[in-house]
Amino acid sequence: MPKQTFFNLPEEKRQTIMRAAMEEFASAGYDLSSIQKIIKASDIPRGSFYQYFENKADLFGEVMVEITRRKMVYIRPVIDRDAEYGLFELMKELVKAGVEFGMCDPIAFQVAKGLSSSKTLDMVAFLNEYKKEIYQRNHITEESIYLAAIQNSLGRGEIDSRFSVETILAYTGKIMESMGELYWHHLAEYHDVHAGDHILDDMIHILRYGLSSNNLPGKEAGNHD
Amino acid sequence: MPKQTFFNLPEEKRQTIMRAAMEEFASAGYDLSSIQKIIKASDIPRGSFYQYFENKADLFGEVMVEITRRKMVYIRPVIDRDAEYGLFELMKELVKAGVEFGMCDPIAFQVAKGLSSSKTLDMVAFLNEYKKEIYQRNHITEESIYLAAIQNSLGRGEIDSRFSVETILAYTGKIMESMGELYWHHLAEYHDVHAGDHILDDMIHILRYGLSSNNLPGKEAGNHD
DNA sequence: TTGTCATATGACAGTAGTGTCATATGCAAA
DNA sequence: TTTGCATATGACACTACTGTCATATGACAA
Repeated sequence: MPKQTFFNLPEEKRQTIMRAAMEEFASAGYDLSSIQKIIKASDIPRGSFYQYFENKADLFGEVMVEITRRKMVYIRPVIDRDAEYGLFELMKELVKAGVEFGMCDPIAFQVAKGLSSSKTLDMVAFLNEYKKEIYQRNHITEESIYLAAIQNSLGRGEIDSRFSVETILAYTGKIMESMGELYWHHLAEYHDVHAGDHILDDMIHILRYGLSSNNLPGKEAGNHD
Repeated sequence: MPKQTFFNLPEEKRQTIMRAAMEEFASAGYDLSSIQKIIKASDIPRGSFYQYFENKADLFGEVMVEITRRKMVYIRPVIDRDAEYGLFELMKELVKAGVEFGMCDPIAFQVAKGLSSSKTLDMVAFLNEYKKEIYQRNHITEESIYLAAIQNSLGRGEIDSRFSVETILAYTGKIMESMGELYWHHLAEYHDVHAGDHILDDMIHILRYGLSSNNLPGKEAGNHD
């Protein structure tokens, strides 16, 4: 956590520092970023930096808190309606929300994206600690987002009962990642906002039919409501 | 490419340097690794290092060549039989081969794993160049590995014709990655060589039925050979 | 023996960064 | 006006690194 001094700063100065920090983290990644660059870009003296922050990790933590705050603007509405969604719709909406975030706030998005790189021990430890805190602060857990939807879909018979909740939970995150990356890759390649839509549709299609293999029309009679 | 001097070195000395380099890259990752550490660990004077290599990237390139050589020992037999496999068997076998490699040669594996992190521009550029070269050297391309199997499976009607080869190709890599990571994660967690097997089975199951949705018994008659 | 060439060596200059500290500033209270 | 406190400042000492270069070594060829 930054020191109180930082929070006492006038809004504008705080913003300047945060912006400079985000740009540095976005372009260089955590490992290669330097405090030196950040203080030059935000034009604060070296001594002041240490008046505000313990060190680079401390600043980075605050940046991540800000980024999460921003991302939540896009994600929150989807999560709040998770009971209404089946798993597949939920996943689709979450990926879409993520992409929306990435397009509206590319610098913040870039920093978050860089996180999945950088597998230093320090960084892994930080991420674990950070995730716990973030989810707590937002009154959710990574699991809780999907849990309701999975049980929902299982209950409705959309998902074959051969799969355990645990198993599905394990895939969900990884597949979300893949979908996001593919979508993003398509976007970058074709410069078309909806270029990646069919990716989502196809992946969700595969998932839906793959997970429901038992319940397809014809395999079991009278299962279509 | 390292300088000729390096290749003129006695086998043993070359090995020592490569081992030290791999260990450094494995533990620190490319960005945070240092030449200094490597020359201390392999006990060669600083000047000699630059007699052998242009710089860190040069050494890293050679390390990657070595790692690929080692990994190929596990992958090659599978690739050579790709015409026999359907896409799903091929993927399964490739993931298994990858895991086998990771268990037999953890340091090399760790370096390769770290690669998918480190998204510096330099690193991305290097990877593209490197991949091209490696695949050339081994007379394959990333696509060619899966292409035959995909066409195979499409031809046999195992995959719904609604999906283009292009689309399937795009997923394949990402899904392979996810499977590998999940398998590996399970292995680490349960210390059981076959703990991840059901992950593979489940994911392949989902993929198989998801991709073949049109062709399931009952949807179209007389399609089972 | 002497010359030549490849290679070995480590001191060195230079760069980029970190965290600290003595001192300065400015405001508000006594 | 004086004192005290929070904050500001940048010089400084330190560390970790990189790439180069003048010089040393050793083997082989003339």
